[in-house]
Amino acid sequence: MGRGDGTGRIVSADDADDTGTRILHVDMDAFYAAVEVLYDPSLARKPLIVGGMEGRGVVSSASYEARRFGVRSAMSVGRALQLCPQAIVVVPRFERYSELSKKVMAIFRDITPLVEPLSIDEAFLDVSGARRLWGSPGEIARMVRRRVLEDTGLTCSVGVAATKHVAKIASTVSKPDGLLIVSEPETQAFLAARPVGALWGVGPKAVEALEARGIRMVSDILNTPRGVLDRALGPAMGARIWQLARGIDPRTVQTEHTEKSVGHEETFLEDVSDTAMLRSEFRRLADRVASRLRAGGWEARTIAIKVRFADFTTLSRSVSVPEPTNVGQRIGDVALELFEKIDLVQPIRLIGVRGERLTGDGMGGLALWDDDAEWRRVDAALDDARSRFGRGAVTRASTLGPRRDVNALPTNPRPARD
DNA sequence: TCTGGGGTCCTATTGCGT
DNA sequence: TCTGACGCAATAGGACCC
Repeated sequence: MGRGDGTGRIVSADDADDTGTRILHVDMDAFYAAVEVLYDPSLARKPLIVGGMEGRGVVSSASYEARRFGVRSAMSVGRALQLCPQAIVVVPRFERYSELSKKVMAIFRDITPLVEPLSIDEAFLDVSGARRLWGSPGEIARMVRRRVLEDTGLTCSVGVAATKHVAKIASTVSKPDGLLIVSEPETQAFLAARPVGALWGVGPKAVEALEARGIRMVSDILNTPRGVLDRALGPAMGARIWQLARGIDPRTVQTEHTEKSVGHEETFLEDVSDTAMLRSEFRRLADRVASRLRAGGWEARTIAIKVRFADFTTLSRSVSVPEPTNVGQRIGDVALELFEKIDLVQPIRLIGVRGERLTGDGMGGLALWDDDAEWRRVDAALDDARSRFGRGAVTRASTLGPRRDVNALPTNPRPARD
């Protein structure tokens, strides 16, 4: 959900060029707040905050009328009401949002089967195969906005671009109720003019690290050597933003998604020191995790707990169990064993339980055949064989067969000792 | 004014087996 | 026989997203 207040909004002209585009990013405007207005039209055009829990609640969504006062999602409701005392606060009703979300996603799938929901209120659409039926990406984007409004009464913002990343930024910039098309030729200039924090995955910490090196705009990234980015952000992030800043984003729209973990956590209205109560809450959370695992038809191999103390320091503990499980009693037992090992130096404000499907890459070290890692594994295995059977005993050419043979080699070979 | 709940991904550290 | 380097898996924590 967008966090801005709509100032500085940029939208495309009706005849905007959509050369080279194929990806739409559709993002509903102030989704939870807008759904609440559908259910109660008297809330329309008023500062509205959807936020949870007295005392410790945060803003999940705010109408643009509230955002004008500086209210933002993830802000505490108390702070939000200070900024905008006249705001109306309603508690989130997720069944409502989920129902509207299904409706909206159905509209998308009616237009193209290549839909990747990113969250309850946004999705990527690949419309490259839908042109003959519906027109150019720009025309399809206009149709999406029209149909969403007609069928649900909700407005959305759409970014159209050659890649997911640029489409995502474009929809953000066009909010609320906007459309922005960034043609392939315009992409570089569009990106260069944005602050680094506009890049997907660059949050406050990364912005800080980059600004400390004088890198404020995406255009600055273009003039920064890879090594500097790597040192500032780590090799994975460094490589990613180096690419994203250049408009390079080969990710395709993925219609399938498998969850890797399920968890539940809960913040207490007041900090808790009573261990009997904490233990029974762990049991309850473990049961909820287990029932969701069973509903999804899978089992957790790693059980993790989370404990947040009164001062917000947060610990996690996890363990992989020999037999994957989706039994509440078992998950609860493991969670409590982990909890026993934590020193309760302060009252606790939050606890959580999570079940993870797999650890590591989950493939037993099976990398892609053309992956460097696989070649290193093969070479190491050959060295190992040579060290045991003599240098002439094995040659690489004769041992390299189909993939299944490679995988039969030791996966944890002993390196050669020379 | 204190900071939700659902996730994913990345990195550093540590211990183990070879 | 001992040792160090290496790869790997498990673990802990943090950043980020909505």
